[in-house]
Amino acid sequence: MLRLGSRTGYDIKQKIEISTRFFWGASYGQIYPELKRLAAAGLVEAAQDPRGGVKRTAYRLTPAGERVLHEWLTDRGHQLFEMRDEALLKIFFGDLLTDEELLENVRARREWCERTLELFRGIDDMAVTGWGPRESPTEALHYGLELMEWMRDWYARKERELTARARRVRRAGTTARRPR
Amino acid sequence: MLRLGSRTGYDIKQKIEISTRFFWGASYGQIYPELKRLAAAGLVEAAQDPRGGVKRTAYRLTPAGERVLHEWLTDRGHQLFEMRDEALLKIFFGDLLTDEELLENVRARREWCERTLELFRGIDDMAVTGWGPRESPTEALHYGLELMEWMRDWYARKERELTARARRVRRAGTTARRPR
DNA sequence: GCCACCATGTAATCGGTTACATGATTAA
DNA sequence: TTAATCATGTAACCGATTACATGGTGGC
Repeated sequence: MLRLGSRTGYDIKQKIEISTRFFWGASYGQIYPELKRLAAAGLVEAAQDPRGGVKRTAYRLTPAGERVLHEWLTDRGHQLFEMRDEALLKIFFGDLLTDEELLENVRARREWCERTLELFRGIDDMAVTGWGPRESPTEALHYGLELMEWMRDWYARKERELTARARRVRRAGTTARRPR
Repeated sequence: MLRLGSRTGYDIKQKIEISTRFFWGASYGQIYPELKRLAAAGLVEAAQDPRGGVKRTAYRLTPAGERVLHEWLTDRGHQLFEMRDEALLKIFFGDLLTDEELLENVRARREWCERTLELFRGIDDMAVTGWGPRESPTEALHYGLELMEWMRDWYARKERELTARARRVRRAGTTARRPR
């Protein structure tokens, strides 16, 4: 983020929120100590840059920092990939619920996707400036947007399948299925 | 997992690996202590169930455990959702790479998706038994499978875009773009 | 005899969040 | 005046992984 124009810890945090947050977030409790560690390691340089009476610490990469960044960027060794999706977990233990309860979970999740999409579109609409000549970080948001659309569609399909099943069950004159 | 037929900590771990692992994993270092905590809280019951000379502890839900499980399953309050995708992060800092380096990253990621898909399909092909009358946990795997297909397609599209750009650049007689 | 698998566990560590505290600046 | 935003920081905590240790069973 420093390399793309961010200067302060606060600044970095804002940039994360409008770009990578969806697949790589960070909190102040992580950012500030990390900046200090990087400075101690000689990968970034701190400079006092007060704004009026506000003390402000501006960071930038050192040549060593640039080098390490580029090494990381081109390292194709093992790369971390993980997800935690609690709502999905609940849906996959759907056997333990009635059809009605399960459908309600699926619907709630689809609506969450819808709301998250609105949020992302809102971020996308405010013209994001200060990113430098190219636009890759905006693409990060688009990845999130498109992935969220995929998720919404997946849940919408499930919803249709479940309502179709409910209709079949009703037609057959049986009561709604109960968990085993 | 206990509710779906798993009995030992080891058993739970295997089940996770072939079902929810993609969006909710767990290690032994988490499972065994957690089973003890649940037992202390009265939510599960432990019974010694030795297999020959091997000591083995089989767990099952208590009525209180069933209750708490159902409460969790139907609770539509805040539900955790997070991702960490290192490779994607590198691609979104692609501005700092040459077109060749970036393309290589995208290609490597697409191939990783391809390999992961093969892995998932392998798991899917072995008939998974011991899941009880319904099949929701298998659907977990299918969600992972379909999501991974979406990711593969996304990277494949990026790959095409980048190669098309490289061709245009070559036709225009300029050299490959360098990072700013 | 050996390897793969079944089975259980823990200590050290780590990456990260939450909650809290402080205070200046700017726009309504 | 007040609220929002800019700005920095830390202590307590937590969920989780990694690495290690141990040992039995079953099939080749």
